Amino acid sequence: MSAVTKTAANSVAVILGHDLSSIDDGDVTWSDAHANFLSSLSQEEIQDLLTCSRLLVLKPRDHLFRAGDHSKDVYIVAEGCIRLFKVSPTGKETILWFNFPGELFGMAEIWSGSQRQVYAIANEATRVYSIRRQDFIKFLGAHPEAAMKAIGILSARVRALGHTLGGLASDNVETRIARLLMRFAAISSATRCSSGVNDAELCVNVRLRHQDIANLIGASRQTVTTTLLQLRKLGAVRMVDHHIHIVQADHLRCLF
Amino acid sequence: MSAVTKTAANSVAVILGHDLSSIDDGDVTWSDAHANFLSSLSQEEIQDLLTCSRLLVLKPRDHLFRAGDHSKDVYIVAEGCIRLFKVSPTGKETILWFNFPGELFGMAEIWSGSQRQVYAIANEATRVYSIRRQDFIKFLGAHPEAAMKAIGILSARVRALGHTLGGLASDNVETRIARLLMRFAAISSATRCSSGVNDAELCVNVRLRHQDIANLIGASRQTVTTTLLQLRKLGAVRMVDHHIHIVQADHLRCLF
DNA sequence: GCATGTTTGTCGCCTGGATGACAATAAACA
DNA sequence: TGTTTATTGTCATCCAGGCGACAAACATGC
Repeated sequence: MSAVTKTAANSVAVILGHDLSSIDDGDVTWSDAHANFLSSLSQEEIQDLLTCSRLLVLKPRDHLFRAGDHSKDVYIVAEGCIRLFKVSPTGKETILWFNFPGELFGMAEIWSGSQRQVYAIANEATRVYSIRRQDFIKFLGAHPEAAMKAIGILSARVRALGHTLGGLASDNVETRIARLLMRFAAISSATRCSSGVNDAELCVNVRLRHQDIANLIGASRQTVTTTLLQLRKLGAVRMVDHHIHIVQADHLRCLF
Repeated sequence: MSAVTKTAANSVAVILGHDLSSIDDGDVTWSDAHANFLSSLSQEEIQDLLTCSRLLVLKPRDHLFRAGDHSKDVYIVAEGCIRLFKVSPTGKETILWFNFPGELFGMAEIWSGSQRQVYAIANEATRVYSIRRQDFIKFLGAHPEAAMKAIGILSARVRALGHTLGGLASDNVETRIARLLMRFAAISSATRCSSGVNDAELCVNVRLRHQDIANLIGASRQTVTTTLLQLRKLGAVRMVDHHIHIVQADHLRCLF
């Protein structure tokens, strides 16, 4: 891993805990699927937690860990974005989710002490706080409130994964894309789109290549390209810079 | 809900905490995906937890809760089996998992205070301990060890769901069935098959209709029937009573 | 014992979407 | 500025698996 390491004790101020306003996608509130761990903690808790952390600086495409690794840390994104994905024996990549600033991840593996099941790589220039398993467990023990929040995070993830699973099993590609876009629009709604043209439209403020979307919804790149093009022709979405804007949220929603 | 309610304070003895021996399915230990919460607790913890629980008695197909409900309890299976599933707008059912004795479930929804996202119904005659949200949170606060275990359970579930998701996105039906059977063989390995014919073969000691398998792996019933038949012709599996025995685990594993 | 409901086994048809192959851009780099 | 490498757009081909429709085999209740 080509990450630079610094101590992070005093860089609490760096964290931009973006509170997520929730967007209802019909029957499910998605915001909590990416519940922001760090910003839900008190100042003291943050201080306590980050004091024993190291700050890792990652360039785009740097690996944080790979499936099979025995790394026993949990991570919190300080800045940037981490992609978590699986790779099938045939090399097909399935993205489980993206982690944005303030989000806690890597928790799932540290309990069983087993190997990591997924890959984590920086989707862009990214900085993450790395906290050793032991320190994290100690922290949770000392801060029951925080432990409850960790449970909440995991719960949200269970719900989100369940939802994705249901969608993958029953919906067609168009619907899955629609759901995905609404979901990302919800979680990136806090970071206002710089080219804030129309306030009525939702901004999917993440750089997603068609291949990423394909890996996220379990489809082929070509199908994503085609489907997205249809959606654009219909005027449901449009491209701004290199990200997607949802022009007619209703149109997407009615695909659900 | 047609469940009978009794107080459960003194029925601790009923619980058969079956310790699961782990079966390695190649690179993943599956047993922890159904980690047994109750049997991982100490006697005092069990006592504390169940004292504030109610025992619900369910007949096969009784609903414990439905998507949209506001029930705010967590549950622990005492006996029998609870099926957790989603239903798509088109009526397609996707089974997330089965809960066996000792397992804790229903945790995911109680934090956000939102509606239940899934359906929970008794797969057979089943008894579950029902614990109110407040009591459960209080319990976790008072027993940090137990809170850690709850985190472990959720972590395992996140891993399992991620695995399923990856499989659904990349594997064909045959492979998904193979994976599923190995997984169920692992979790039901504790309850020895009564008709314990051959010790070399693994027993999937759960009553699964083809429709169930289909809903579990996101396929159609017909395809499951056909695929299972192939597997039988090949001698990889066979039917005993009404459940499946894995004759050649290697054969299934090499489909992964 | 009969009737009704459930689960399994089998077909043929049909389509959503995977796959491979390229051309056309757009971005990165030297 | 020219060269290389990502990314997007398009098409023709092919097939795994969904779907409807039955028949046979079990169950279950009356």
